[in-house]
Amino acid sequence: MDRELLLLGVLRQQGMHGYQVHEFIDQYLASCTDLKKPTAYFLLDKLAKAGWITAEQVQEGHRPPRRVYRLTEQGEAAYQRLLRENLAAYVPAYFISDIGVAFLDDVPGDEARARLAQRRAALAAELETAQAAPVHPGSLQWLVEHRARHLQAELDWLDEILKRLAGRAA
Amino acid sequence: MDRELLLLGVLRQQGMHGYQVHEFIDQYLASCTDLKKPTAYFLLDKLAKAGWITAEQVQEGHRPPRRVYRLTEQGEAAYQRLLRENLAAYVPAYFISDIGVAFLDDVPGDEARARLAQRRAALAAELETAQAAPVHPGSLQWLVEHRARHLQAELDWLDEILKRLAGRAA
DNA sequence: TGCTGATTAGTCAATATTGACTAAGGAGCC
DNA sequence: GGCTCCTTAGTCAATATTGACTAATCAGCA
Repeated sequence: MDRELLLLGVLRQQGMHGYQVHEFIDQYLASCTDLKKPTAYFLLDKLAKAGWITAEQVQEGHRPPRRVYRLTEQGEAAYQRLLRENLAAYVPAYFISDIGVAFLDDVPGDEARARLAQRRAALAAELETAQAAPVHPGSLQWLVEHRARHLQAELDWLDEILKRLAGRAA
Repeated sequence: MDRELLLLGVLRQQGMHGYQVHEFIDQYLASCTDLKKPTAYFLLDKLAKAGWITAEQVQEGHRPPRRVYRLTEQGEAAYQRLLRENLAAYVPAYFISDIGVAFLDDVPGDEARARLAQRRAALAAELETAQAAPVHPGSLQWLVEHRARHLQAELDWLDEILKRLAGRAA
């Protein structure tokens, strides 16, 4: 239900059409989710069917009509409930993209170090862009900090592994 | 391709049937992914269709036959390639389940603190079980450490937020 | 032996996700 | 105007994921 909470929270601040919702999340909440455009539309449809948001058709020129979504009263209630549930519960995140480390022994030490060094560089670059990115005012910025902390933890871990690999090769 | 790499890496060490693969990952790689049983079977089918693994039908009693999967030569080549790609690339992880923090302002300070305290407790419990869990020898244990670091980062961040909320309410 | 509940093994229909597409509008330029 | 390229806006078929199910075997025990 986290995606649903996200969309409700965004639409609650301001009515938006699908593309706008996607853009907003892509800009300010990229650390939380990589919500693809078709998924955004899919979820908006779902929320509309659940009666949590309504769509107002807006015709402009020869385009297909845009639907501007807004929370309904039930949507507001659902938002309040989901938000509270979310704050109270811890749900683990997964790190499948680090799986290669489980199989490090299958790569010669030199090559392993070289490849991990590449990874480290990409990660460090990500950390820098994350810290340079534009920040939306309010508690949204706490999420940016959140991301930075995780990236830093990942960086420290990588360094530790590189150190161990160096020790092992000697 | 990370899931595929994971399955190849597991099957490479030892031929297994679907249920066994799922069990193994569930036990030793729970920090990397929550691979559901049907997804495991789906991926095994896909790998078999790609010619990366072969299925040996094994009949036992009146059960439906179990298929024991093993890497083919192409599977071994794919494994080597995917592993190297994986080590060199950094792919960001997302934290959608922390989205509630973006909307903290919508909950009265007292309640927010109470709910987040619940979350903190769950997280701390998770960290403890993670550190007490059985460890598979070899570089797999580095992933356990990885998880611990991220959990710790999350814990520190939560504490920081709780502190700020306390300051704000005063 | 017969019963009950847990474990092993796998499937399937419903739901969710995504890459690749269409198509209008606008900006820059000749 | 006519051309090209970029941005905005949305759709759709193919692919992936999951909750809920079936069904055999096994373990304990009266």
